[in-house]
Amino acid sequence: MPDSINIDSPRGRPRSDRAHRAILQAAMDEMARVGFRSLTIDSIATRAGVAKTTIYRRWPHKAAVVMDAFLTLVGPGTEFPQAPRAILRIQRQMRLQVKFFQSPHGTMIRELLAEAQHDSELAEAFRERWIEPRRRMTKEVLEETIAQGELPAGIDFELAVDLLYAPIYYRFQIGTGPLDTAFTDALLVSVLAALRGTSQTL
Amino acid sequence: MPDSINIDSPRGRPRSDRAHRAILQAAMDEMARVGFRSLTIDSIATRAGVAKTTIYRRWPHKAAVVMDAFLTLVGPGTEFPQAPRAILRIQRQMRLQVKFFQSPHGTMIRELLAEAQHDSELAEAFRERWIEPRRRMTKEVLEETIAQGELPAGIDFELAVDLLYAPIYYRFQIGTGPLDTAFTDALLVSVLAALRGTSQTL
Amino acid sequence: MPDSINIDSPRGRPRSDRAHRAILQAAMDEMARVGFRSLTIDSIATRAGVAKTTIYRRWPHKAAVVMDAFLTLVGPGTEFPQAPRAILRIQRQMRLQVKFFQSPHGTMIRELLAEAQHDSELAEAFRERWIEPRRRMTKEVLEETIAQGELPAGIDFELAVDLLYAPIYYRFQIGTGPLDTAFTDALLVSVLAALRGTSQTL
Amino acid sequence: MPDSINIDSPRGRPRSDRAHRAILQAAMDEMARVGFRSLTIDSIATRAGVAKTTIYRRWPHKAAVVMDAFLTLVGPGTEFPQAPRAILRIQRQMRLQVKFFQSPHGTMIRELLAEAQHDSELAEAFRERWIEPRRRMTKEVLEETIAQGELPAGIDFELAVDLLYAPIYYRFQIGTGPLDTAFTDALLVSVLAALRGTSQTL
DNA sequence: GGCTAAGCGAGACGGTACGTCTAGTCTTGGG
DNA sequence: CCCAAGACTAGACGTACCGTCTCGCTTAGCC
Repeated sequence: MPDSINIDSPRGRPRSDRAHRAILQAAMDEMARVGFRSLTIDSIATRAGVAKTTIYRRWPHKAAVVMDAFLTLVGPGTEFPQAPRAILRIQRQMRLQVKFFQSPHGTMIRELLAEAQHDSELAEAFRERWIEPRRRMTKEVLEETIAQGELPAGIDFELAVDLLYAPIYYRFQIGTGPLDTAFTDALLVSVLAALRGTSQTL
Repeated sequence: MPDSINIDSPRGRPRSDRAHRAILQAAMDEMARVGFRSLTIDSIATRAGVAKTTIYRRWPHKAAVVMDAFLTLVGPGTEFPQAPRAILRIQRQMRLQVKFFQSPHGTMIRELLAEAQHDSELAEAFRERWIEPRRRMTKEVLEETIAQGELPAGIDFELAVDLLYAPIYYRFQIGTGPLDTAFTDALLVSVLAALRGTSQTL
Repeated sequence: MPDSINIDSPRGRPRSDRAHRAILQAAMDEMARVGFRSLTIDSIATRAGVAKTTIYRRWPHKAAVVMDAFLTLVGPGTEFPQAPRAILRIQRQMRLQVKFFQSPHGTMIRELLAEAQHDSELAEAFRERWIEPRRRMTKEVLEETIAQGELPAGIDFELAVDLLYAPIYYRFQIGTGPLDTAFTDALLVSVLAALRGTSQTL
Repeated sequence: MPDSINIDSPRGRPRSDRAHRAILQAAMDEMARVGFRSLTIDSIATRAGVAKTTIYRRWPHKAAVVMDAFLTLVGPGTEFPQAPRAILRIQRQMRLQVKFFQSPHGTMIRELLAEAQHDSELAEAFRERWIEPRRRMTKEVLEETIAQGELPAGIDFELAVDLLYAPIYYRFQIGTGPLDTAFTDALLVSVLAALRGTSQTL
């Protein structure tokens, strides 16, 4: 007689891993094919060879499935490039980011970020699984930069990352100006100047 | 039979200005009451005491009405505050911006910006009627700042405005950190440092 | 300026008669094709070339549409046959009834009567539009029979009609014995005997 | 190796009698609580503390369970009442029948009979286990009546029983008139007259 | 005592129809 | 040509149940 019900072996038929993966893949495929707005749960279900109920058993609504699909299948795939100097790693990463935004995945990011504006759970997922990992990597490279003597110690990392990436998201979403290498390079130069500037009052 | 149709007096019953205004006001009210997502064209029509046809005769779809309502009724209302030094005007404007984002109007901005991600006409309207006027004002104050000798001539205005406002929109939308006076003040100090920094290569 | 809103000319687009008829016909066709149980509102809508909402605007649910379709399209069509003597008219009508029950329409009657057991509105519709008209005709012929001197005056018409038709419905639904001409003829003879019998106590 | 599999001791774990009874009881309870239409197999399973599989191992579908539950738990319980004269036994039984139809069990009968219209196996079960036992009893009492000299020998038993009970089912299901003691008494008198009437032609 | 077979509770699965909702269009009668 | 009203087509939504399947476990008879 066990002290308690074994938490590791839940009762009933276990959820199908095959179905789970098929759903995520189908969601991504449909996203690529017709875009977030025109995508339906039915089409995901059909493509995945799965019943709608199986989807609704795992995710509360369409946006959640698609967000999860994107974050699971695309999320892990952006490595920080290697380079001799840490600063160059940042430069290359910013360029990569721009390239990514202009690929089909960029459209998905745009739509998912938009969707997250209406749904705090989605927003949290996006932040925790997409934004934060990239911010952490950036901070590590910034520390590397400090270690290489190219930036002073004691900088505000959060602000630094905001300054580096916020303008990219801003142009990406609002389109006030071109989003290209010239822009990110100029941006990087400015931010380095900002970070090297001695603390001041207004 | 006239040579040409008189372009100044089109035939038929003229469009009702009363209806037009009622629709925009009703759109804003519904937006405030239930948010963009849960708002229906029917509810706007009912509240405005107007037929749906009358709405669709003027705007192509729901998002356009609401965007127009917001931009017409709220858009013009953000003046650049006055202050003895131009830099302080920027500081105060940044603080105001944050306050605005945290008001109910902030939620609308968030939702409309999200909506604009799917619709380029909406995006353009938002950019031209919300973003650009504010950017222009900012550039004017930056010129004032240069005139007052607090910034060097020859700065990249576009980049400068991006650096000042992009991080605010970024935190507003993604929520990676607090969006408060401390943040905007630190941001301003950094951006000034960036703009004063001598041009460099990496 | 009218005293009141004209009740005869309701505002808005009038309901389409064409759609109405198409729906009823489609309901009957589907009923014949797949039976009541397997019939779906979607299939009716598709066959009628109509949106589902148009159906639900007029009837609360599937059973109501189908009942209405049957009663409208089939209901009026059972005349009492002519014959030299009134009794023979009854005999022929009973035979016709049996024939009708064994036709495809019989299946529909069976299913609709079954459905009416769960829904009092359906039950009322069936009673008022199917059962009662036939009962009234039967009573008229019974009066004719009395006039012809083949039945005594003063019989209980309700009971008479029950005795004539209840056993037919009973065998039709429960199947305790054959439902044929021999049965209805024997039934008629018995009922006539019952009606001619002098009033008794037990 | 046995010549044949021992039919008396099947292999494997025997079916649980406890589960069987719990299912039937739960089916009846749910039937009483929410009616046939709103009843679900899941609710029966939950109430019986049994898995759905255990139900489907024994009955092919929902209707079969419920029908079996009713026929097992309620079926046997209608005895023919005793009385000094056989005719009075019939009279009392008819009155009892009416009372039963007006009890909660009446609703069940109505729903099961309706259900049986779509399913011949159900219909057969209903006929064999509910209708026929009562018809047999009635025929026995009719024979008793003949033995007591109150009815002539040679009557058509099938027709007699139809005449006695069909009108009750008819009013019960269709509701063309009141279903009360006055009705059943008048009905009985008429049927006796019919059975005593000399054989005639039209 | 181990083996085989079937039953058991639990709950996920594929499937299907439901009735609702909203978008955007169309059709009335009446300015 | 505009307007209010409201019906129209279209199609996704999320829910509800069905009857089946898949787990791990139990309970029996048989070798």
